Amino acid sequence: MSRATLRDVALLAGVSPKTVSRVVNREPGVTEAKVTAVTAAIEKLGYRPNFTASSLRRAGGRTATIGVVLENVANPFSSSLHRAMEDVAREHGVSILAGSVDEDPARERDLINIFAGRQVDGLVVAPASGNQGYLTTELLAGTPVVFVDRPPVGIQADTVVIDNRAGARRAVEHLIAHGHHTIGYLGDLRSIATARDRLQGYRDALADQGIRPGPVVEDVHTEREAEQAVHRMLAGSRPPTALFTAQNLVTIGAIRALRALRRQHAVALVGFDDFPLADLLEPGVTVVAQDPTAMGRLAASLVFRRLAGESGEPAVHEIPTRLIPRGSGEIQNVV
Amino acid sequence: MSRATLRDVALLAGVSPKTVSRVVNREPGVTEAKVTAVTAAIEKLGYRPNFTASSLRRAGGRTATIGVVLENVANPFSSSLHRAMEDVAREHGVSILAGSVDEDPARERDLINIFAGRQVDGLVVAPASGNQGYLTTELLAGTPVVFVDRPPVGIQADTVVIDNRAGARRAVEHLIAHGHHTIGYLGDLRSIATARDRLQGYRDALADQGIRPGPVVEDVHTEREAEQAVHRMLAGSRPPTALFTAQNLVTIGAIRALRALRRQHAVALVGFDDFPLADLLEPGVTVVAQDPTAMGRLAASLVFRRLAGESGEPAVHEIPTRLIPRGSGEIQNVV
DNA sequence: CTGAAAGCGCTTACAG
DNA sequence: CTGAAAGCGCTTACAG
Repeated sequence: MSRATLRDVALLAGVSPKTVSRVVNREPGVTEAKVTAVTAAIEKLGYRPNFTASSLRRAGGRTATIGVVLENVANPFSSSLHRAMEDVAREHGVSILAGSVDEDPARERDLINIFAGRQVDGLVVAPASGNQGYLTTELLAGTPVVFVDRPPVGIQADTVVIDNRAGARRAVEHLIAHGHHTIGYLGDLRSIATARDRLQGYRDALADQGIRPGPVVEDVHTEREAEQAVHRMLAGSRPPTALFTAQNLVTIGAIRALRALRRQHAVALVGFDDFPLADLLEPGVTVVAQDPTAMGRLAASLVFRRLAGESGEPAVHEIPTRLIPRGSGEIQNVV
Repeated sequence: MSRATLRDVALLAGVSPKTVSRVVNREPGVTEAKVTAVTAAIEKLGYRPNFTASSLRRAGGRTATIGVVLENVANPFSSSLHRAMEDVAREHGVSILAGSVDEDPARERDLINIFAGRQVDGLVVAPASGNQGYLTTELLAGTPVVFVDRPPVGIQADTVVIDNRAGARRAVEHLIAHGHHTIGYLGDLRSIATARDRLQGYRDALADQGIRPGPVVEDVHTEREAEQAVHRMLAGSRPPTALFTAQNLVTIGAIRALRALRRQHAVALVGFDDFPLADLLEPGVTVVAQDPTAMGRLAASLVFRRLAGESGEPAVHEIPTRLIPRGSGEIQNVV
């Protein structure tokens, strides 16, 4: 009923536990007769080695598991990161423990404690807001920690981010180039570093051209809030002719609002973050795209490089963004 | 440098390992003075209990981890399942090891072996095609296994599926009700059980009304293939006035083809599986929607019920589908 | 080529 | 209230 152990196999095969261990780990130098006997016993008992127990004793004590802390495993950005890391991990024979933080710093800390308690060999963390200084313990204990999507606060570690400020600037320059002078900004929670950077990029682009900032709404976190914010913005005293929506869900909410007002072909829009089917909407949605696959692969690779013994100062890696024109961002301002 | 152990804490606090264990596990009956000393030592050394080691010895030997084998953690359906299971698991203090199979039976088996080797307390598997009989070992060893999305082959176990045949039938009846008599079918690999069921539902609906089946194309697995198949179908000798696309990516590929031909407002379409932004396309895409959140929650719950000792025969649970009219499925056939 | 002893970090089952 | 001994399932470090 209960699971067979290495000892059970040894007893049945009439050999010592150590010999079973040799067969299981394909160590050379075991008589063919014993290999056969052990193999038969393993088969008969349905024996599966307890990897957890072996890693407890094995030199190095690696568990061949890394912990991945994401915003939400179900959102397209997080899940693309996740998949990219899985592919890299798999090349190294490593499994992934994943969890969702939902922007909750306490949850982030809980997850990391849980993963650390399970002796993960490394961690990749897309941090919520707040401070990640508590991870110093891990780093000192030699567990590689890599941050992805957002830089950590209160700790120095390898980090993979995009250049949010430059990407946002690029988006707004694109709108300016199409004749817009009143460009509205809608962005995520100001507690999020990337949201602050994107707002800064928006301001940079306008300041550069001596253009006065348009209406700015921060702390927009859901589709619904974005929709309402756009309704208010367009009904306001200085309605923008173009919008820069600094996050995925915000972009979609804004599109819903423009649709409801039948202004989707009149008000230009560039969104930050690509999303599925953006090209199938009418107009197609112009975005500044991140490359979550590249980010995930690099983040996981950095963990493995550190595990392979690479030393040196932690570095911040910036993955470039790409502006993808699809229609909505190329709507000209008619004066 | 290296991680402190329970023994290190005991030494520093001047107590026995057992006492440290008591404090860590909040067992009652330890002098306050010793609790203080141990707590201080834990703090000083940055000690974190090795949960893996404790589960090795602990009665029951549970690892508070379940393994989740999905088609692809990055696809919206899989990742919604994943998130729903995470939420249930979290209520039980359990973490999730997740992996992607990509329709590869060998990969499925590998993943399950890896998870079993890590002593997961239970498994949720969205099986690839092929046979899952090899899981009998797990079941016999007392590890709960629950299948989700697709029924297993070669083994009896708790299963959570939708009624694919009824859902497909519903979709096609909807098209018939809008006057269509030539309804094309495009479906996924015939090696996939759900794809076969959906084709059967399509046939049921037509047979019921004495309508001759329209053009049928199976083994369409990618967006690109779907796009090409629709082009061929509409250029064929018996062009359909409506399409039933039996899977997510197939639906999207079909929409691309209709767009390219400017027939999206002329040819009716109902898709199986909902997808993000389906309501924002023009026309909105009518779908038969599954409820991955309900499926994931139920699947995870079944694992925990078994872990809690629930016995009884394994059961197949069918989650109902829902037809969501959004425009594309309500295009009337003009005769 | 093979195995007996010790130990990974922790908990169980006792004894005091 | 506290701790010494044994053991979870495996591997290391030896010895033969």
